[in-house]
Amino acid sequence: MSANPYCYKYPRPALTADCVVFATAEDEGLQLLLIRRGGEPFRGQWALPGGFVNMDEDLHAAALRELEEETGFHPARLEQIGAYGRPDRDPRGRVITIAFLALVRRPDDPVRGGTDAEEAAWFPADQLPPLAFDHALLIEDARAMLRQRIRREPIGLDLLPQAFTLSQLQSVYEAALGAPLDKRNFRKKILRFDVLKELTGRRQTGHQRPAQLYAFDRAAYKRLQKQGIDFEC
Amino acid sequence: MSANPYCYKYPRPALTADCVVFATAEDEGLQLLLIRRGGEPFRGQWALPGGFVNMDEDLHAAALRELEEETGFHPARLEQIGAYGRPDRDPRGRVITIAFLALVRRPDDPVRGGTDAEEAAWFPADQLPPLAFDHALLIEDARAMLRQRIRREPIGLDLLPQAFTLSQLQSVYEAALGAPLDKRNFRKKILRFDVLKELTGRRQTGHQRPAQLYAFDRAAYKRLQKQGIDFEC
DNA sequence: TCAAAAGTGTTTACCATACACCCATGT
DNA sequence: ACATGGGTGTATGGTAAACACTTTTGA
Repeated sequence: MSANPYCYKYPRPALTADCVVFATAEDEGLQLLLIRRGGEPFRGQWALPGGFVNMDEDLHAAALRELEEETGFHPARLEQIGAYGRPDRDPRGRVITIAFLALVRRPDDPVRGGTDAEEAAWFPADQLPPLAFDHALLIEDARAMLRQRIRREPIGLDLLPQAFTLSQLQSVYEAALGAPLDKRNFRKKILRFDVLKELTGRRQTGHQRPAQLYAFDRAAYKRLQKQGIDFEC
Repeated sequence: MSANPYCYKYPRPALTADCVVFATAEDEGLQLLLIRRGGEPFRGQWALPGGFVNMDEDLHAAALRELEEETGFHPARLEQIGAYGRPDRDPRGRVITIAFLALVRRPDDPVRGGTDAEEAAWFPADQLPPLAFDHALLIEDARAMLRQRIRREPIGLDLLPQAFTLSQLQSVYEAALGAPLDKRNFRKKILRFDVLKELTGRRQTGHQRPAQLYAFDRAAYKRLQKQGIDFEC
């Protein structure tokens, strides 16, 4: 920077990237990944995973790196929500954060903490603890974005394993939208797009009738998009 | 900042706010406001109006201020599009910009330049000159956002005077969506919401049959929203 | 009388919605 | 046998889309 003849002389804010990471759990609805802060300010409080962007690092890359460092997760999807920059949002001074929406499959084993994070844990998205900074606001916006996006793009699949049942998929939609859906109508709508292919294997979910497994057919989805048909579910 | 015990020591990027300002013109489709840069880098090239965010200034406020300084415009609407931060997007070094979508009524008199802007001018959104930085990308995203938003919220009205004809409103939608619409269907759909009220005066658009003028009924729209009915046009 | 835009209804096809019962399995 | 979730079809109402002519004015 200092070698560059055009280097700006203006005062500069600090820049962070934060991730709003959602997953779903069977019968427990939408889950949110939080970390307990290991440093000041807000030490010991719950907050979104995230941290400072390096000077030669893309915003997405920074969000991914921080998430990996603090929680070990690699999201299937990471989309920008927006920039949050109220002058008083950080007690240390001017800090702008770029928020990202991340969707992951929730693993069975508990999450571990990492750099700058004493602890990481999943919370039901409707029962969150008090949060550091303006993170409650970022989460609200992330949920709104998820609600909108899941109806127009097949991003719900990022929350499931490669092979899944229609009931699981329906649960994901119900968790994301926060409303129950009609089983028959849901199946009709989603199958009409022809982007799910039946897997010949079946599977036992325990002690009920085994359910048909499906996988997402990415090629078929691309074909739909090219035809300009918009997936709306 | 420096008085604050928690002040960050990380290297910091510079922070700017840029505005993608759209208007519509009769029979000319969607128009975009650009300025010709008065300083390096990209001196003399066309670019979005915008500039540095002050350290105690909200992002929206910064965008508004810069727009006012460079072009004299006060948009009816200013919404954040997102943050753009590729490390190589500015030859001077690391500069993050927050992009905003602004909608204005295009005045009859030509626009003036201002601080840091030799010149300001309207361009048809489909025939833009070469642009500085990654501004072509911001504009593409802004158009996508406009297309989506105009179908769910009555923001098209921000592009029109208080009293307008249904034909004018239809032109706005056609310009924003980039597609022709059926006149009868458009009128039916938009009038069904009961958010436009007829003004008793009429008006002569020149030398054809005079058209009915309408005004937006903000109270009626608020009522709709409370009922949870979503405006979709 | 002509040009130019304003204004107006009906038909059709599709899709969202609502709704209830039988099936396959494990215990 | 029964409990549990898996799986299926139909009827109805509403709305998006397609479509063409008459009206009013100024020139």
